[in-house]
Amino acid sequence: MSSHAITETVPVGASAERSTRDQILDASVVCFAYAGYSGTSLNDIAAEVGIRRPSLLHHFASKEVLYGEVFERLLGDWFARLVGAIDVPASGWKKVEGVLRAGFNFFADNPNYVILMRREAIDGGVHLGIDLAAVLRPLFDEAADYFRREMDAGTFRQQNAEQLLLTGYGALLSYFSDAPFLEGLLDENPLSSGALDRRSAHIIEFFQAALVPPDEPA
Amino acid sequence: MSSHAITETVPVGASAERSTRDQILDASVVCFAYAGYSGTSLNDIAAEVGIRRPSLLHHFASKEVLYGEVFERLLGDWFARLVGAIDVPASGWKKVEGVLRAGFNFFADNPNYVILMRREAIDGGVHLGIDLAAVLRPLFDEAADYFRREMDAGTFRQQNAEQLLLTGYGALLSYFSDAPFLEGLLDENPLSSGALDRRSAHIIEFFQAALVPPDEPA
DNA sequence: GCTCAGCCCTACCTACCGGTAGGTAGGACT
DNA sequence: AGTCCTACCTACCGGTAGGTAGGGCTGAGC
Repeated sequence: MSSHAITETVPVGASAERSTRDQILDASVVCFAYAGYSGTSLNDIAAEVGIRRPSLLHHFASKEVLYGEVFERLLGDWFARLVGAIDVPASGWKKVEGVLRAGFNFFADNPNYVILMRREAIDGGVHLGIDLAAVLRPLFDEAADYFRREMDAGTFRQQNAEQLLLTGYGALLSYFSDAPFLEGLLDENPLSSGALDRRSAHIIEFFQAALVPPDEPA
Repeated sequence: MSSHAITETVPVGASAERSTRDQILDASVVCFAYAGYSGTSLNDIAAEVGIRRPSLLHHFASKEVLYGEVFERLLGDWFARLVGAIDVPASGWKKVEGVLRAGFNFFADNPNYVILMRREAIDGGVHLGIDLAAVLRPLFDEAADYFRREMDAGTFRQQNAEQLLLTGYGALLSYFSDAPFLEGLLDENPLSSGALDRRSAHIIEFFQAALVPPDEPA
């Protein structure tokens, strides 16, 4: 209990401190995001929590199980946020803007999640039992259909809907996943509130310029 | 000398096969891209070449040195291609399109390079002696200046130049770095020639829509 | 022939990996 | 008191990591 390296602001509601299990999950997100699956040892995580590796394995059967649980928890949060933004009664550009903002804000709140997701996408999901693409597929198809409908209605410019989604995916996530690198290009912390505001404004402006026809004022 | 990318068909003129050193470098690109720095063992690379690990270490002093050399070689190739596209006598959208196409084609030819670069950007360059962002910085600033000049001249729509570059960076690279994942979304190999044509066309079309003002026909 | 450098090998080292075995402290419930 | 159970510990397992020592083979130059 001597070395509290990373103590986030603990919710001071019911219990004074989080359960060991939750502390492990929190530390795991940080470690896996920072060094990847194979670059993170269970000792690293245990040390962050302040326990020994066997004690960690008392809470999670194996490294793989722990990783899966970390990922599942974050994926669930993200899904909920996304679906919440999709289900608002809006249409046309306003809806796209809402979803873009929701995604952006979630990523800004959970930059480690973006890094985790990216690593997993690059690795093709080998560390995960689940098929990440298959999980996201329904949302992807739904979004593509939405774009196509708006394009056919003339609300959006005609473009390849799937490609459009991939472009948005890349533009949105790369900013967060590559933040350590981008800091060297921008001369400021990309996750500072000022930089985030600038990024958010650009994303919205850029996609509006690409999507909304010139004659249609948003 | 070393400017050859991965050539399967060995030139039968001077030497019957590539030097062991070059074979090691080639195998390293594949392995490091596939499994990352810490996920790749020197045994993996040596096995790919068909030698033992100590023999590999005869050619490269350490894993770190090997990795650095792999990266430096690819970075040099990419830089040359990029600068070549920048230095053509063109302006306005035509120049941007040329650079976009050059980047796209290089990435399509060297998908493993994109993955390597992505991994390094996520890791913040910890495995590299060099500062990746510092190396790319001059090109980044030059490009931003170019955009600003075109915007002021009215050739491009007014936007944040640096943010624009980041968006392009993300949209371009993510398609290649996350190809294993995207295959599950697209139901086809993202690196097949058909898929590449479709992606290339979209990238060009999309950025043109976002950059070129409605009244200016390219 | 001989030497000698270059290349590759086997054998070995230490450090660390994920995971297990077995034991202990202490709270709760009977 | 006796019995569970949770949570943690130390000690250890087999396996693998990166790296080193040193010997053998080969081919070019003499």
